[in-house]
Amino acid sequence: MKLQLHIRMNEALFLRNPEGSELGKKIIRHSVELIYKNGFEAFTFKKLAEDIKTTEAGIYRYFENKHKLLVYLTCWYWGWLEFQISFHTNNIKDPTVKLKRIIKLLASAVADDEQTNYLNESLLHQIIISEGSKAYLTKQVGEDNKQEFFKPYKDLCGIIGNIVRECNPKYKYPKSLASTIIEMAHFQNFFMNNLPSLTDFGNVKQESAIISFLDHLVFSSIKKV
Amino acid sequence: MKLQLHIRMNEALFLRNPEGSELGKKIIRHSVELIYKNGFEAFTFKKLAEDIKTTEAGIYRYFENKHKLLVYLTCWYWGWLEFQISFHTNNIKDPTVKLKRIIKLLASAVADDEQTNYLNESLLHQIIISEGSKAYLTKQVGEDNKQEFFKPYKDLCGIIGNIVRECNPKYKYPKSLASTIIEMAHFQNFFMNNLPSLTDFGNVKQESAIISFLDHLVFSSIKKV
DNA sequence: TATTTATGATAGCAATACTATCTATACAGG
DNA sequence: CCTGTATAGATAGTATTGCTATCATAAATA
Repeated sequence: MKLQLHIRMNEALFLRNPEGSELGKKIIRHSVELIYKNGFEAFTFKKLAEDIKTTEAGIYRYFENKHKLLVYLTCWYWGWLEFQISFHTNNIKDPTVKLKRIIKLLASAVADDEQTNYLNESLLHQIIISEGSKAYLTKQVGEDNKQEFFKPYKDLCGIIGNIVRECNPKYKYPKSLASTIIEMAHFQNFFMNNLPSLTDFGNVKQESAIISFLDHLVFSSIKKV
Repeated sequence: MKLQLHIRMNEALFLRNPEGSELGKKIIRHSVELIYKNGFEAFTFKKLAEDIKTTEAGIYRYFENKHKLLVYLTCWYWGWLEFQISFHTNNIKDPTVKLKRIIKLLASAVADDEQTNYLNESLLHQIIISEGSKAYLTKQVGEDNKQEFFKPYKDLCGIIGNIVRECNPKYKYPKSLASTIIEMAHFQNFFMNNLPSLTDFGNVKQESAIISFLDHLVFSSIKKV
């Protein structure tokens, strides 16, 4: 059975829906590959066009600029992750177990789902680690926020915050703890691989170490006294 | 008495030392103002040149490109902060009190030190919050790291990590906790002001709330059982 | 006084970030 | 079958960015 996951995207992110055509899907797939390979700064619509043998103007019919494309990718990622989380924590009653599972999902490398060839989830995960913050660390964050570009991220943060609250209703910072978990799952990974002396995982370089750190951080915080 | 603080900078960051001339100092001062005002993406050497009534080529004699200038500013900031920390925690014996003081320094808005007119520390602090991560979230992070561009950040992280270890020698993640404190002091501030629903401080919008959150996070983690 | 050094002025060039227009093709509806 | 409409390819053009190079001038220094 081939179960197709579809993530509903904010229409303000694109000019033409990339999911609706072959060219559109190619744009997404290859932009993930190019950004992964060369980084977001070096990524241009010209290079992308050459890569998929279309023209620059062709790309501009889908996305206004590369910032919107990056935001599109991050939104897709958060939506996808929310689904992964709801799938993998389904039927788990204990919020503590749930939270542990979520930390693991957040901090683990992602295997490319061969079934979805819309994009390579594993590369996208790497992009989110290295480039994800650039989606909101801009001067236009306010306007982008008004257009709900960060809704998927906020939704995920809200879900995690609620589970934190279930674990301990008296804990005062569920949302900040949630955003800390999400950001640190990625930043500690980036540091581990690029600036290892900022972490305690430089020698092992294993995600399991990050998971242990986050587990300890989170459960010490929300432990009832 | 006018005590002049001098921060020793990595020479590979510039072509000509900006501290050594009036033009150089103007470059630093005005780049902080412009980046603060328009954001790093919109910041160009051309605009900076117009702002200080020199030529583009004039700026390029000091800095190879705007990335190096951003790294320069972040280095200066971390060096400056290390001094602030050593100054304000001097003579404190209890590592717990020390750590509390450090969290406060990290998460507090900075008053511009009128004495140093090299640059506006208060604006620089805001820049570090919004743009600081872009100094290392690049494809060249490895080469930059080889040239020790992130040494001041690592040093600060090391200092904080050591104090964490003093608080509890058995705690397993002092360095990751240190980088988490530093990053979250800034990210929670950015979120509070720009994406408030990612935090629990949206209503109050006060740094004191971030400090309480970080205090709780850190001291729950390193508490001896 | 000669000479190095810093700056200013100007030019130029390749790449980036778009916008516009025109054509070919497919396919969908009448 | 014809005819609109939507999609994409082809080409051109423009302003800005991100540099590099050259020449002249003024100030500092040897």
